[in-house]
Amino acid sequence: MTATTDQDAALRIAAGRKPFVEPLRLGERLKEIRLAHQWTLEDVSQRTGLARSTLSKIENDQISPTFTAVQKLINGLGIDLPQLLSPPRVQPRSMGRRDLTRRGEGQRHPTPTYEHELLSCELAQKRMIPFKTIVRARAFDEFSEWVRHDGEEFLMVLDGEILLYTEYYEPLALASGDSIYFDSAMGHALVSVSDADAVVLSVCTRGESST
Amino acid sequence: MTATTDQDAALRIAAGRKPFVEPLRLGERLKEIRLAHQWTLEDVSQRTGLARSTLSKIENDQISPTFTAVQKLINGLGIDLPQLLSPPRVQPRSMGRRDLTRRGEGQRHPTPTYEHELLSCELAQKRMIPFKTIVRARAFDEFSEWVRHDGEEFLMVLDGEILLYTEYYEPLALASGDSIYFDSAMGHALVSVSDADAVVLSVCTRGESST
DNA sequence: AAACCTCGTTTCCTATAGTGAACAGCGCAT
DNA sequence: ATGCGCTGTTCACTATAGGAAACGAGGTTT
Repeated sequence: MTATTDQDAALRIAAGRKPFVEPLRLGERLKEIRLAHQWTLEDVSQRTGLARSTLSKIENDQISPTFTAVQKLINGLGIDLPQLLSPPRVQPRSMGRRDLTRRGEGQRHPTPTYEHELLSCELAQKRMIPFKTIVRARAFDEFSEWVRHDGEEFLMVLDGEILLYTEYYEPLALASGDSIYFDSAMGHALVSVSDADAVVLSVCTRGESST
Repeated sequence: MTATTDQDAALRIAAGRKPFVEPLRLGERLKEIRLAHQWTLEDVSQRTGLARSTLSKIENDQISPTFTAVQKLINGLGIDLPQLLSPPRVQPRSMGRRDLTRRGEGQRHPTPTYEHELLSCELAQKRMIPFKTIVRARAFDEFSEWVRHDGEEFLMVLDGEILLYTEYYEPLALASGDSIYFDSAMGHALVSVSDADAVVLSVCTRGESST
């Protein structure tokens, strides 16, 4: 209950986190998009209202654009932000791909309440997002708000026992081996109730963008 | 300046693009998150490395943060960018469905080589098909032909050890906790190699081109 | 080959984002 | 009350992003 405890825990987690966002080759990505459309800097300038020089500097990582600048970009280029940030690796070929993840070798992605391990992150352009999660949260009020995202989610408890809070239902106890499928636009949150932190496997659908 | 803006607008309209993107109340959103966690500006400052004053101004929309600042925010707060940008996100359509399956209570569906247990079969119209499988096969030649279906498949070994045969790759040994994601149009087949029959959890995508 | 073009980069200069310090407001303990 | 600690805001200054114009490298025309 004491906010300090939660705060301290969260701080520790935050401090130990790796910088998983930092590369963010925004300039590189912008250049890719521009060249893919065969646009010149002047074209993009006209579309976005940003100066040629500014665009050049952004592409060469000489400056870090303002958020308003980013908005002008996504506006003028007719793309959305995830598209601007998403890794460039595109593979139109959708036959025979595969992506192995050995136990514990996924890409870790900690948050104060969960410790995610993304499971097949080598593969872009996939329609499901699988990840294993250690549920660190112990009480519902550790969540500032509902977790919520488009699409559907399948979840199986691998270890321990959890309580699944959902926006429209009573909390549901799930033990090892139990599974559930739900619309993930409905707010949801997990807390561990077993002695050890529970481990769950989740698979989310990826929203198909309409462009 | 206004000339460029008008020109830009005209270009966008001519190109058939949507008008402006949402106002993007980033400051408001940040304040929501901060207060929801019961953090003070100082707390957030420590987490993100940004000055109190800067955070205050961002919250009150007095400045437009630099992209590096946004990165520090999402890093320090342990959230990702979509979460920072999409505050309200109300339910668009079918949502709130859920389908619970207790351990061992799925719909069984035996074959000579596999013993499937369909996991969330109450729910129609879902985009993923999850099922648990006991791999009875012990040798590859027990399969008359490749298993093959449209879409993609995610698979995690829950128990035992298997060999995954695929059309275009060498057989792959997978032990408990290992997982793999692959295009399921590529022929595939599982055999148990552990003493006990292995158990795997699979999730397949459902074909999207159905009318 | 010189005189354009057009593209991307670079050079100023200004506008503004980011910072530390000072400030005012509030609760709490002497 | 007075003082202390902590909050969020505002000020003054520095750092840096954004814009207009100059530059320099290729290409095309004469």
